[in-house]
Amino acid sequence: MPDHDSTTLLTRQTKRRRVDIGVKRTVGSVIFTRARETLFDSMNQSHGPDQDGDCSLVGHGHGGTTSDGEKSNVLRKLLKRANSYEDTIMPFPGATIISQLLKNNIGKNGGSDSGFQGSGALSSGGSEIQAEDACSNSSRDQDSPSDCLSPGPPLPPPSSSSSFGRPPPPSSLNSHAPSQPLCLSSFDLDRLSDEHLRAKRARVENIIRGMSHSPHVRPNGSDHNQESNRENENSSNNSNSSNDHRGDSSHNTSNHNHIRSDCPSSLLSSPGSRAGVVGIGEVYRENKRKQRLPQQQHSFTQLVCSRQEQRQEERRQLKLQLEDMQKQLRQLQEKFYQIYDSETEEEEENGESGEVDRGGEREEDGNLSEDSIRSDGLEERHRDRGRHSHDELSELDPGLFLDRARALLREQALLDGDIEEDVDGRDEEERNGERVMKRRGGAAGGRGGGGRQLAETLKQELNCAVSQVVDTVVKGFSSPKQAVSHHHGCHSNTPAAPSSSSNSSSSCPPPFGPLPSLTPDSRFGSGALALTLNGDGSPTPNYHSSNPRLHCFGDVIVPSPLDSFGGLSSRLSGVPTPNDQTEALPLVVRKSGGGGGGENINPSLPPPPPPHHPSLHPSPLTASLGFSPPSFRHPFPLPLMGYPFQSPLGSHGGGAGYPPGPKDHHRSSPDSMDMTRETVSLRTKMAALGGGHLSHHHHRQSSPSQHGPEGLSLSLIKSECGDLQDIADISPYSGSTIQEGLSPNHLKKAKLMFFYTRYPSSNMLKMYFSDVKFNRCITSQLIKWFSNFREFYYIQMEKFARQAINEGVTASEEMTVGRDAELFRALNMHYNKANDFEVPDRFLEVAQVTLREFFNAIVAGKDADPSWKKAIYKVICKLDSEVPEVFKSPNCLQELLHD
DNA sequence: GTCAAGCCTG
DNA sequence: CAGGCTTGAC
Repeated sequence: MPDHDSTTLLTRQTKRRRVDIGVKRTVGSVIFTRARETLFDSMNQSHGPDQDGDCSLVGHGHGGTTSDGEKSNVLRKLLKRANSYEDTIMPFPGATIISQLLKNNIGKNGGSDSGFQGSGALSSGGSEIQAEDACSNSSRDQDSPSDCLSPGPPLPPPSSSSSFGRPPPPSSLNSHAPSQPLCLSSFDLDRLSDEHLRAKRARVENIIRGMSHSPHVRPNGSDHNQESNRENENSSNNSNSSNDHRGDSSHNTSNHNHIRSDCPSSLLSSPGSRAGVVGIGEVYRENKRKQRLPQQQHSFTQLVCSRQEQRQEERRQLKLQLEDMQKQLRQLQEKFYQIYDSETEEEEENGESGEVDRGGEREEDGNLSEDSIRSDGLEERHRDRGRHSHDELSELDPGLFLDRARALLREQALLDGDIEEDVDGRDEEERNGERVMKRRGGAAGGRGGGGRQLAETLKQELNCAVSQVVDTVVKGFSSPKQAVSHHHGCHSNTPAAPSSSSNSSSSCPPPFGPLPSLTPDSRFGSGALALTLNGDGSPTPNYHSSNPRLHCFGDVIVPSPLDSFGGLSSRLSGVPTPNDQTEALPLVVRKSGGGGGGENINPSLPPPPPPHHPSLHPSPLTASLGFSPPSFRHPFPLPLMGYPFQSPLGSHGGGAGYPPGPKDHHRSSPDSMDMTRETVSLRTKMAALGGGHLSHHHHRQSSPSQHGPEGLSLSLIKSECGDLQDIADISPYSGSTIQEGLSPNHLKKAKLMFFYTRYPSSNMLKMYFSDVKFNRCITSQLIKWFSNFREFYYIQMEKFARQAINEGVTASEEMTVGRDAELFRALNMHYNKANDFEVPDRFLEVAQVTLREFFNAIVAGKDADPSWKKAIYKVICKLDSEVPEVFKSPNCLQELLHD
């Protein structure tokens, strides 16, 4: 860990510096990568020592805004009960789940858990990050920066100067918790150190502000991570470096140690502890400290470095703390279940058996929760309530458990009637009905509980039925292996197939003997998860809410339902044309009139040939085009597949009526090399954006191994940066003929098109690359291609013009460009390497004009002007001619090259 | 602020 | 050929 820490620290500092100078792109991506990693780590509940801060941060970062808000409310209630931390939390509405949970647990259990000695470190980590977020970034939109600007003020009750996680010494802190020495002390220590740290943080922040007034010190939110960590260290360092108080701190720390050694065995022992008892002396010390600390500002880097070891220590404690907390939670959960089971035993059995299946499927959502647990079937009802899977810790809160248990019981009573009606209302699946009847006769072997059992059974059946319907619909769109995306939780809960559901129902009632045997984690973790999952497969508002961040970050491109629907609906309401203009038309130099160069200003050139076709109607070929094999096509992005209503498009099944051209077959070998580069760049971007979740991106398009290099496209990545609209734009009805990426053949085609047009408009590109799903990135890439073509073209022109001048040519008229000209050969080599395309004469003419323009300009000495070429560009851009209709065909290469 | 062109670089 | 960057138009 030490190494990792130091390195990350260094990198963080480096990044910070870079951020400060405004180089934010790389920084952003890198930081994001890290943040994302931590996100998944935290989701997986791995308590690596170095993740504590990150976990908190991540939680705050994404879920923090919305979901945490809700939870905070709930938590606040709990806290009120505990009558302890309310004031602490209030200033930071987005308090991290972990820290709150810790506090809650401690408060609820009376701080009986001795394993929480380290909680001070943990919670301080969380709240510190909160404080950091709230304070450090003035440019960020935080509620009340004032809270943080002033070094000490908003800090709730004065706190002791406990320095969490610091090595031993003797103690003086446990004075406030005599009866519950250890646990309460730890609790208080937690809180106190939290506040203390916050005070320090505020001071540090204040100083930072004073030092650098740069408002954009932290250009992007991802920076929180480093920032908070860094400052965390700084604050810690400050406290440490204050020698005057070392005595106090050491006392406190020793107390910590003492607690740790004694407590662990007392899990769940004493329930009634209250927080907030702070000795006056400690208050005094704290205040004293506050006054002095601001003077200790040193170089941050020094502080950071010197603080490494203590951080490690803290982390160790954090880890221990977390483990203990887990233990405690398990016990609480078991307790809860004992209570709950006694009341709802029968339902429990039924519900759980149903959940087992779901749990199994849920396990596919690796990133949602490592625990696939069963949860009471009734919890499905809670899924609409904005619960979030990766915040499952909050679900583990004992208070919540109890509350929810009551709620469940209440709802249970209602369920009996409701479900009956629901089932009756649905005649969609007769098999289900049969099964239900069976179940009624068999499993629900009658008595008062039988009603509930029946209700559960019915509910499960209903779920199965709906799931089946959804699946059948979805399967129509999804390629077999892509049908299920592991990333978004949508699919998870719906049984993949009737068979599975029937299995589940058949095995429903019995499987799980009551709970105690199960680890609470498994029971409740899934409960939390289940809340995010949609039992009946229908979209719910909180469908993706479990990870709001997914909306913007590349690793998981999960458009929110609204996004998806918006895009989809707009598409559906629009004209189903692959050429749909989904974006603003780029400014393009040429062909403003859509005509082909009638306004040729160069007298030496004949007007370009008239267009062979009206440029603006969709090509009839668009429906049957494409460069890539059918399997490559995907009607719409996977995230959309979870939604049943997308079925209208039915069965493209793999692109029937979409015969891959001969070119497609042999393309994979020769041209695949060309794509290597693109692939590489794509991967680079992906790595930067999404860390280790490359595969999911590929899923969206297709797996490269399966479909060849064409499946990869830079544009894909680019679009992932937040162009959800583009994702949504992938039209379901497009007949599976549109691909998202540009292939080597597209490049080849573009080169050939350059013989006709040097300045194609984006409209034109869309027309002629109708087999490509155009989005901003694709358009940019195509434009860039032509830009590069032009670049080469003009370079050659200038080169040959100068060469001619050097050779003594005096008049531009002496220069001609024929097919045997060196200039032409160079150009042809570049744009038509295989020379399998007959370059139009018009191009020769244009090349000749260009060459002469350059020649004249150079001779006239215009090249002294840095922008002397622009005049030439202006001339040349008017010489574009219409691109033959054949180029509109996706298979034009075959037609052109094999003629 | 966005977009595209153009230039430079790798 | 693509990425970064600047510039200019809108």
